[in-house]
Amino acid sequence: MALEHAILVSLLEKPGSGYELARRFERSIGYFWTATHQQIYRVLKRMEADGWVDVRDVRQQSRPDKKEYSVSASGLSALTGWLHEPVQPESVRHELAVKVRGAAFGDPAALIDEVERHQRMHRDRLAHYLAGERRDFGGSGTAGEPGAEAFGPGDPDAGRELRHAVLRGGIAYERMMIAWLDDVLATLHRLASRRRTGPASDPAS
Amino acid sequence: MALEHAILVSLLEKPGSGYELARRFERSIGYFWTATHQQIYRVLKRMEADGWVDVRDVRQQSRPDKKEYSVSASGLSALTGWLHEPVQPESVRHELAVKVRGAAFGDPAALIDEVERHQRMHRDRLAHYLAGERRDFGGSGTAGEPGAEAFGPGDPDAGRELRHAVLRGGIAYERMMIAWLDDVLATLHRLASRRRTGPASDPAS
DNA sequence: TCCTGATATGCAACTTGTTGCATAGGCAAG
DNA sequence: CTTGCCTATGCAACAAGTTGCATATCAGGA
Repeated sequence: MALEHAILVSLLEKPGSGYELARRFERSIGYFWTATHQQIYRVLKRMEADGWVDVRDVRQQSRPDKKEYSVSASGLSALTGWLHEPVQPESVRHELAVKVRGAAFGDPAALIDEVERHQRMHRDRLAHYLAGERRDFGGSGTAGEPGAEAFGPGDPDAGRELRHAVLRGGIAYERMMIAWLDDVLATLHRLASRRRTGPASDPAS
Repeated sequence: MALEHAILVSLLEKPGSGYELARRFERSIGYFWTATHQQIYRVLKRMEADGWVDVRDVRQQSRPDKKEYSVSASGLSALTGWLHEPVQPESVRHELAVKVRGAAFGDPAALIDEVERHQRMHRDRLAHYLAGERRDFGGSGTAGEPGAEAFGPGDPDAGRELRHAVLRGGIAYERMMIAWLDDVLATLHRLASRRRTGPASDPAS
């Protein structure tokens, strides 16, 4: 399992409660690893039982109390150990690709709206990434950046640079998807117009 | 669930047994949707109970008998219905990205081998895709292509073009990953050398 | 004859992930 | 003062996916 490790990374970057973790999983971390709050609370319990994290009750005014989790020494060694283990060929799940192939047995034109919807989503996410990049890594020098306060061992800039590298990956991924969905849309439009004019005629090619 | 629908698409492209499906999920379909044979057998049972597929016992010589599954009318309508439903924002699971971020809390150099191993895998897969593209879609005209025999409704070329569009997506994805992993490797090497010379000195920038 | 390997199907136990619901404190608007 | 919203935590039931094992046919080689 890697949810434990994703939580360890997030808590090392900054300690927080299950609720805060759940919100991070809707934003930064969630762009390459998703989890619901139920999952997070359950896994945090297990991690606490395993001694990977320490808990601290925090009284708050104007909002309910919370439990703040932070990574213990044994949690850190679990993470560094995991870094040395090979990851298996990560299982892919591209539902839209299944649909595109399935469109051959239905109406290809019916998929156009859906593909456009996905493309809009990827455009939005790309814009969000680029804004984050400008904010956190833009310009020159080491400007203030959230989530970089609580670094433990190693180069304090390493976290910053590695987060930037991951973000560049997200940006590259969104750009690739937007371009591919353009390609898919062109194919669907071509098939739709060919269907209207009759399956035998294909004046373009 | 989408495994049912991935199986429907595969069986519509060509009827086959659970075992044959399992092998397809290690190859073509498996590149955007993974499943083990246990999962496939279990889901085929359910699909049979739901009347989505028809079964036929096939006697074979020089190998054990098999059950050949094919999509029923109700299975086809289930697929076309699914095509109209919106897919939700597909959950992402990029374990390597978690590791890259986690490398800030361990030794960044330790990840280099792992990243190179992944990059080799992506290079191999890209080569495999490109070979498949040349074989099935290369040159001009409509050359013979496996898996395109049993098309039902619609343009018989639609399946071919849509499979090509999905394959182009796979190619774009692998190229993007290879380039990004180059980027990650450069970052890791930079951090590793900075670490050797001391965290304070950074002669390059 | 026994062993290996490919084909072929499947069960059982377990881990993960999802969905729906429940609870509770405090704030602000109506 | 009730209703809705955000914070905060959690259970229970279910669905999906993984791991390990079991079985059987048939071919070819040791």
